[in-house]
Amino acid sequence: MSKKEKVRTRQVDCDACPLRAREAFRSFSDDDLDFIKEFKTGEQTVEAGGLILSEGVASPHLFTVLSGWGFRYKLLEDGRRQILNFALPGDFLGVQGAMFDAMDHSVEALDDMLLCVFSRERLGELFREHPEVAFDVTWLAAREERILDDFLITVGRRTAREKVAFMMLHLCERAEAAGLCDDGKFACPITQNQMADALGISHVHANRTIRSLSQAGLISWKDKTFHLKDRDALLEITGEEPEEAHPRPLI
Amino acid sequence: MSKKEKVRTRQVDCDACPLRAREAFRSFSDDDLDFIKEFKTGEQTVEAGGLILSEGVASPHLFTVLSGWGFRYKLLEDGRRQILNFALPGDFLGVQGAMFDAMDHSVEALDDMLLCVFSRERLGELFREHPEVAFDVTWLAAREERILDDFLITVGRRTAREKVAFMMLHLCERAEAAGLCDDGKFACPITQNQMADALGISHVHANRTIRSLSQAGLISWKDKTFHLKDRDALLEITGEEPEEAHPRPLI
DNA sequence: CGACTTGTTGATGTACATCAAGGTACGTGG
DNA sequence: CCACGTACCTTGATGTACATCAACAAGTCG
Repeated sequence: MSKKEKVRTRQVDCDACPLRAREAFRSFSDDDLDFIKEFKTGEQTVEAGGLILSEGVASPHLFTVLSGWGFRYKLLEDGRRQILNFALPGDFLGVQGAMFDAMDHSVEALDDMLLCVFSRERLGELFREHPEVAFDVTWLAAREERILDDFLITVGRRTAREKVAFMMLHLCERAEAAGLCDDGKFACPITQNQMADALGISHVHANRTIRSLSQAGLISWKDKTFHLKDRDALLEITGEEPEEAHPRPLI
Repeated sequence: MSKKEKVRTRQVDCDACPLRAREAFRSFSDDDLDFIKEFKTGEQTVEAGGLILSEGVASPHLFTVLSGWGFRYKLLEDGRRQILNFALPGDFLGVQGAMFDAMDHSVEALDDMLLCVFSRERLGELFREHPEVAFDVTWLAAREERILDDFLITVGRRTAREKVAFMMLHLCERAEAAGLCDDGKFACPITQNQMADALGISHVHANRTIRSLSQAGLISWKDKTFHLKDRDALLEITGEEPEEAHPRPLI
C-alpha cells in the first residue's frame, strides 16, 4: 500500500463543474442539477499509480473523473495483465461494482487524478427520480461497450502495426472529446508497457512497432506527449472508416 | 439476401413469457408488466444464418431473445471477423443502436431464433415512467460489459488452450443461466470456425486445441452438443476462480 | 550513490498462421 | 438414383509474427 488517497475539503461547485462547460456534455435541468449536487458526496485525489477500485471488492462509491487519466485492467493468476480501457475526464467509474456487488476489474491512476465521488446507495433514487440522468448513465455504459467492441476486434484480429495505429487514433479521439487535444497533439501519461498490455502484445514488440511508425513519420511520442502527424495514413493502416462524434440524444 | 424474416401473428403473452418463468429474472410489478406488454410491438423469427442487425445501419427496433442463439460480430475491410459475444434467451439486442443512431456491429442468428420486438422511440418513455425497467436495461448493459472484459483478457493474454477452456466454461455458464444446460451438457449451435473467430485464433489451430482437450478427457463436442466433463480442470487451465451468479439487486 | 523505471536493441525460440489436401455429411438438381 | 457442390472437420508441411531472454543506456528518485 504505497499508494495514498486523501479527501479534499475544497469542492468544485457543480454549477462550475469543468465537465459541464465542455460541449460534449448536455446541460442538466435545474432539478437534475440540484440532485447531482446533493448526490455528490465529495471529491478525492489519487496520485499517479494509486488504486481507485480493486477487483473482487465491493466499493460503496461511484466516481466521475474530473481531471487526470486512469485505466481499467484485469490480471491473470500468473501476473499477465490486460488493460481494458482508459479513463479520461468525464468518464464514470464503478457502475459494474454497483450493479454486481464486487468489481470484476481494477482501476489505477496514470497521473494525479481528481475524482467526483457519489454514493452507490442512491443509484436507485437516481433512476426513480431523475430519468434523464439515468439515461446518461446508460448512455455511458453503451459507449463503454462500443469501445470494448473496438478493442476486442483490435486485440483479436489486427496485426501489431494495425493495433498501434488504432490505439494512437483512439487515444487521440478520446483526448479530443475531453478537450485535451490540440491539432493531433496531446499529453498522454501512458508508458509503452501499458500500451502493450492494452493491445495484447509484448512491450518489446510494442516498442519496435511504435518506433517503426515513428520512423515512417506517422506519429511522434516523446516525453509523454503524442503527436499524430498523419491521421489518414494511420486510419488507412487500421482498415476502417472515420467515426463520427455521437452526441447523446435527448429522451 | 438469401435470409428470410417474417413477422409472426400469434404472440407469446407477456404474462406467460418463458423468460419470466426462469429464476434468473426478477418479477415485474403489475404496472411495469402492463407497460412491457404495450411496449412490445410484435415478434419476429429469424432463421439460422439470418441477419438481425447490421453494422452501420440505424435500427428502429430493440429485441429480446426468446429462443435460439445468435452472435454479435465486427468485420475488418479484408474480411477478418471478430465475434464479440453470443446472444442467448433473455439477452437484449440493439441498445447501442438506440443510443447512437447506427449500430457499430452486426448480429447474426446461429440457429432459428424467436425475438420479441420493441420500438426504439419509446425508450425515453421507458426511462421516464418505469425506472425499475430502466434499471434492468442498465443492468444488462453492465453485464455485457463484464463479459467483454472477460473476453478481452482472454483474447489478449491467454494461450490458445486457455482460450478454448475459458470459452467452453463461458458458454456452459450462459447456457445454464438460460436453463439450457443439464449437468454440464448442452446443445450449442456454434461451429469451430465461429469459436475461432470469438477467440482470435485460426480455425485450424482452434481445431487442434479443441481436439487436444477432448483427448485429455476434459470436454466432448459432437453434433452440436457440448459436454464439460471436468470443469475443475478447465477452470484450472484458465487460471481463474469460479464466478458466482449475480442476481439483479432491487432498486 | 545505488536502485528503479522506462526505453531500446540483438539473438533465439515458439506458438501460432497459412497453405494444401482429403474426409464426411448433407442437400440439390438432373 | 447418381453427380455435384458446399459446409464443416481434420491433418501434415511450412512459414512467420510474434514472445522471451538478455543486456545496456538514460533519466529519476530517495
